[in-house]
Amino acid sequence: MVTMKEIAKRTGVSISTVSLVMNHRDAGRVKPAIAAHVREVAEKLGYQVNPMASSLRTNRTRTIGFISEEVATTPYAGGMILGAQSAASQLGYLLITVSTDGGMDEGEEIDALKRYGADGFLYAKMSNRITDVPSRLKDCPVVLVDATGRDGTTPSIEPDEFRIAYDATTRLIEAGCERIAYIGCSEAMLAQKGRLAGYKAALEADGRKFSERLVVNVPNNGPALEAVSDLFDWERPDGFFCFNDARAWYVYECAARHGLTIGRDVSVVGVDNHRVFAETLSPQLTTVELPHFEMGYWAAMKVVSLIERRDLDDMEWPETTAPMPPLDAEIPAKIHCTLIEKESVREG
Amino acid sequence: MVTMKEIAKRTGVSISTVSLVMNHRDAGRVKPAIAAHVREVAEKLGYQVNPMASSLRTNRTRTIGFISEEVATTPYAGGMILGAQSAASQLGYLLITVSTDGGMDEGEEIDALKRYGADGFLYAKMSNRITDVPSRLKDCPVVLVDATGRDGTTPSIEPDEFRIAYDATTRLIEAGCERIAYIGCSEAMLAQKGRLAGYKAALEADGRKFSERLVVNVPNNGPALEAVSDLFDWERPDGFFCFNDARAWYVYECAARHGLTIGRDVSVVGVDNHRVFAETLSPQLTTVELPHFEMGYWAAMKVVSLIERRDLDDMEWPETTAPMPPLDAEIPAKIHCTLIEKESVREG
DNA sequence: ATGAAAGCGCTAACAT
DNA sequence: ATGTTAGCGCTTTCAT
Repeated sequence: MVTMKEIAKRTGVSISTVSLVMNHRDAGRVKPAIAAHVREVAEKLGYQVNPMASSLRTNRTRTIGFISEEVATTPYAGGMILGAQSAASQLGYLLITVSTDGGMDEGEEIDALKRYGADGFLYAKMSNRITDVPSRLKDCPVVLVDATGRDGTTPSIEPDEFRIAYDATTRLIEAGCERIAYIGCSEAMLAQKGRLAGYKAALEADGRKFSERLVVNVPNNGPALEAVSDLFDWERPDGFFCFNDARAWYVYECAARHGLTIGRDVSVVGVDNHRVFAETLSPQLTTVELPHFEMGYWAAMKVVSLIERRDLDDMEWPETTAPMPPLDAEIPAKIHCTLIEKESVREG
Repeated sequence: MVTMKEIAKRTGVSISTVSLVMNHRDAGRVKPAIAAHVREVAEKLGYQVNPMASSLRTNRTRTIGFISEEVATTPYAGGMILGAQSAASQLGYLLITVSTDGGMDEGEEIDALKRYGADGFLYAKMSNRITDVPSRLKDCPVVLVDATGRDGTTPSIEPDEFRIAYDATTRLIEAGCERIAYIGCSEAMLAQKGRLAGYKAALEADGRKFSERLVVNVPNNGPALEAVSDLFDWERPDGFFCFNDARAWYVYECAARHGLTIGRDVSVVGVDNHRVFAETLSPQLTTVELPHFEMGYWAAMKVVSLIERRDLDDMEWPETTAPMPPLDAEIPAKIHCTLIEKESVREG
């Protein structure tokens, strides 16, 4: 391992000078010629800082903890993690992900992260929910991802659920649908609340009246097919806004059973939570793709701004954000998803 | 932060003694009474080792790097990561996951991991493939997950693809299916090769003859629905073994269009890669669930055995492996998946 | 059985 | 503008 000592010896300067140069704190303090020489030798020798040694002194590790309890149980954590890791990597940080599902103890995992000296934390949910920040994280830099802090005290990033539904429903209206149904989620979530409201608002903005009978809220894992099938039989909707693509699947199955074709007889807009379905559900499905990558990315930038006490706007946002790798399949029509960035709120 | 110094002061012993005790190296070297006292005080003060400080001395970080290029693009990375993290956590290690998809540079990410001093690495694929170990990892402890090393030099864990297909096909035979189709994968993968062979072998073991016309290999993202639909029209199979559940979906869709009911008119066995589908596809789908959690778990144990030069069998395998969180939905019938553990092979 | 002391690689306050 | 020095918290040899 190449150390500063080594470089100091080779260049005939002191370790402090090398340290100054390697940390880009040499402007006006080290003669440019010397600095250049040091850099050159360091480069040649393939010098790499030893993060343990510097963090031992500075109490800073350039490490961010990413905590989520749903890494294994949902397929969309990957995008968030990748986004957060991209940003972290750009900024010279390392993202350390811990999932606390499947019997892992959240507190213990957070402790491990703290022991390893994480400078800040990302606390992620996989669907927008009112969320308490774990008490152990109380006095650390924390940013919530796809979640809303209960007391508005913690910065967060989350999809604009209302607009998702408003835009999706409007799209169905514009497509000429007469009877637009909402296949929602029976579990209590912020997302469900906002989306139902957006669905309603879009209908009303078009002068239609909202009907309970066109709304079916089904549980995440349950006998939903039947409920959707009943909706087909009794209400004969010609447009569907679906809470997620798992629910869009029910519409597909029922349509097939009723001899109806998606894109001709009925139109479907779904929120693409699972992504996987985009590979299989035929291209007629219009989706609102939740920008998990972007949420992760923003959150990581934000937490670094907190850690380094810099203004988010002053930070060097790389010009090219690594995009989510595109699917090979033809991508169905998409509706843009707006994000809500809560930078730092003082009170609820 | 509570340090050993602090504990030494409080207990009136030297730092070295505290170190000995805290590292459980006190047997026969420190008077039991003193050791107990030290432990007690440490406990009371909430002492936590400072991993930076110890790794600065020892060059060991108790950290494992998990590298995969498909964390964001596939939904099954989560299980592996959770498994690996569980084992790591049990053994007092921290798992650091880096995904190298979406524009991340694998080499750079590995360098970051090495800079942070990872003691060993897990290199994971999301579908069993012949894999080269990145050159930067050549002289580190590495274990492959759901992958096979090209030169048989690297330990690995992978599903027994042949048996998966053999067992699945046998199940369909036992269910009374007369014409069993295989909906495979047109991309070149070890998994595909093994599964096709297993399908064939099971048919032949039952005295049937294999027919090319009952095999449809479709690409991962492509116009597969048509090919499966043609199969329905021309061959009228009554049993389907599907490479993964995305492919099982095509069978569902075609069955619905043909007015056939799964579980009555046709039987389906799929390999549950995406898991998500288990929530939606009705319970008639029999699945072979790939034990991603277990693969991650074993791989982490193995890499620690390599790091610590201990025998895998001597290691303290915790009695209760944290299981994959069960789905709420009724779980469809399952076929057990056998894993192949390659401990350390000398030559190909 | 216990302690003193050196040093891992680096940073930062203080000298020069 | 550059060097000297004192640690950060821990492990480990070597004395005692």
